[in-house]
Amino acid sequence: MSLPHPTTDQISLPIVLAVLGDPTRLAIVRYLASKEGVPLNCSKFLDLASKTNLSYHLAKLREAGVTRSEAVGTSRLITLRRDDLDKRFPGLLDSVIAAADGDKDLPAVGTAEVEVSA
Amino acid sequence: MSLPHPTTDQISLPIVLAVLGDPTRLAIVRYLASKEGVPLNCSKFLDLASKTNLSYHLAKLREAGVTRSEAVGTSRLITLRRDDLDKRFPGLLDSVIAAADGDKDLPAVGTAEVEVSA
DNA sequence: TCCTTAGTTCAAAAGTTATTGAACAATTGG
DNA sequence: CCAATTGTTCAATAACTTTTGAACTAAGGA
Repeated sequence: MSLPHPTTDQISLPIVLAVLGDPTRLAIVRYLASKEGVPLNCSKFLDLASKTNLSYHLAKLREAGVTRSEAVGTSRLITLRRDDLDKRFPGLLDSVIAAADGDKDLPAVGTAEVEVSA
Repeated sequence: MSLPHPTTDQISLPIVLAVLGDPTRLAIVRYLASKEGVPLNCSKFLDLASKTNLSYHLAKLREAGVTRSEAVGTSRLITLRRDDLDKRFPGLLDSVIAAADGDKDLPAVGTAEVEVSA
């Protein structure tokens, strides 16, 4: 690990809720949950927002304790802190993700045109 | 009913999360949940914020679909929309309230000095 | 070494939310 | 009717959050 993360018991409920109460961040969390175990780098989320703006949202998620960011080379590997969140707020993440999966109005990763490779 | 409320399927996940991501509103919801079935009026929450500010927060909760406000005489009877929320986002409210109950840093109704009646 | 890739930082601008006090409306009890 | 109670609305301000672009750092490959 490299960047500042709260410990499990420092994770605050209102902060987590406020951080999840943003469509872009909810889409990030939802995608991370759908790829659980696979660490993703920021570029995976570029169809949600600009690089600079993603940096901002990913920092918010990390500072709230929702995600973990590990610096590896020039990348950041991002994972959901599922175990910590489940320990601290049992059932919360599952119900949020289930609700997000059923929300047609939420932005989603992989919805834009992609893969027009040479 | 009297004031504008969203229908069950108009309730939006990011809006509900953002609305619950405020300590004052979380305290209101927590207290409503603890008194479920008993309609409360705004004055019950006066130790959380000023009258004007409560009016603002209670309107936010109502507009998000978290609470129902019914005008009765000069009062507003406020209730949690538990059935609607459970239908729309199963498990969410329960996990939020359980987490809020375990949060020592959250403001709470009935924590200030009271009941010095004549 | 130089270039590219990946992401951060900074400052500014834009937008949103929270808080306040004063004035208002509606109901109810005397 | 009058006064008190309950809560709303309005405008102002304060305080945050989001978004942006330009400049930057750090690692890795040619």
